[in-house]
Amino acid sequence: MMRVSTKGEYGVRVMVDLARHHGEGPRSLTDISLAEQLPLPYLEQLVKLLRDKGLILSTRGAHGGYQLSRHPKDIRMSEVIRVLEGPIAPMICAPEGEMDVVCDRLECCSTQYLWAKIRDAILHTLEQMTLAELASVTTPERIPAHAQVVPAPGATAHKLIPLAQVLLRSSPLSADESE
Amino acid sequence: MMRVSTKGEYGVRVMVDLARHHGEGPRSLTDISLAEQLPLPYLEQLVKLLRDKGLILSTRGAHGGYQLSRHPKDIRMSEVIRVLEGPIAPMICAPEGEMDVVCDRLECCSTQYLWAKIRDAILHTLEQMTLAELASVTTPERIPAHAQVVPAPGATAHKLIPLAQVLLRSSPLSADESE
DNA sequence: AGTATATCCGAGTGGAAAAGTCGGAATAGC
DNA sequence: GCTATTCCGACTTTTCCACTCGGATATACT
Repeated sequence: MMRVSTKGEYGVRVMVDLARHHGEGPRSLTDISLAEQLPLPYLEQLVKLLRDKGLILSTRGAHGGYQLSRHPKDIRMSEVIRVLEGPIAPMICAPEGEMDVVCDRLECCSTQYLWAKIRDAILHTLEQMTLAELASVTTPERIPAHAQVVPAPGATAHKLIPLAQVLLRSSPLSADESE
Repeated sequence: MMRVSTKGEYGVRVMVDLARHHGEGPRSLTDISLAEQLPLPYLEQLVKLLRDKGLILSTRGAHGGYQLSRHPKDIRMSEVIRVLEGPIAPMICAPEGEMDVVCDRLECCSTQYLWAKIRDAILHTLEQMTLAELASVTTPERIPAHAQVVPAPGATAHKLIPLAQVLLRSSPLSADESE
């Protein structure tokens, strides 16, 4: 549930990549797509979003590329996600910001309380975290040693991985998923 | 972003409805679909999920229907959402529960930290709230008076509303949505 | 017994959005 | 001029959501 789209995933990864290479001048999408194993033409789309909203700067021509417009410390993850995935609202009933003409059902308003809470929780989390913070995290406590799976070598090496795609439905994870 | 599907929305509304009529014996789907203005055949599907996981009990035959298997106070919203929308994981990289064989990319793990945080935030919110609590909320502080929009009368009266559908894209809400 | 009211179940469908592709134009360094 | 790059719009493909449909089964009431 509540899944973040690949736009969000890839976009964040691009931003983290840029944060790590901050101050080194423009970094090309080709480099990024190689480093992150993501399809370049698709990245072009995402990056446009980030640039249009002023999160990154572009340099055209040879040796061109992208770089963060601000220091990673000054970029909140809420901004990033909002640019990539649109306003943070788990449900139409609980939009970010103003509560406008949205909900014509009174009943809806009861459950609306729930969505609002969820939205606030997400928002708070994203508001707290900066890009710098995220970029600095190398081995978060969440990842136990045994999770360091060694993939079938070569399987992921020479081909661009449609990452989320592949993993999404095969997921043999929580026993919860008996669906 | 992070949108809850109609399964989640409708399902929660059904549960709230049932909570409000708790102790009155079985309540038929026809009644619920009328009260909540939701398509009955679709509800049948959702309700199956809730029943299979033991959240509600069914009584077949005439005067049959559904009722909560436990007191609303003893039903956490996390359970409800999990049943309806699957495990609470904003991203494959951050599944609920164990961190199993999931992520074959090391880079992914940096951003994974973010998804994990978000998941935890959502989870905490849902874990805290009980169905009873949600059902008791009538006019949450979130809803200002001017939000009490009077819809074009009759427009929503005689026809089952494809609610989310209609509202999802027309949303004239946050100025953020200049996309 | 028969009928009306329910749940139950699996399959099927239409449409929309997500995910990614493609071709080419503009720009800048060499 | 050649090459590396951003830039842009349109196009395709796939997937999944939201919902329908037809019928089977079960129970209450008359």
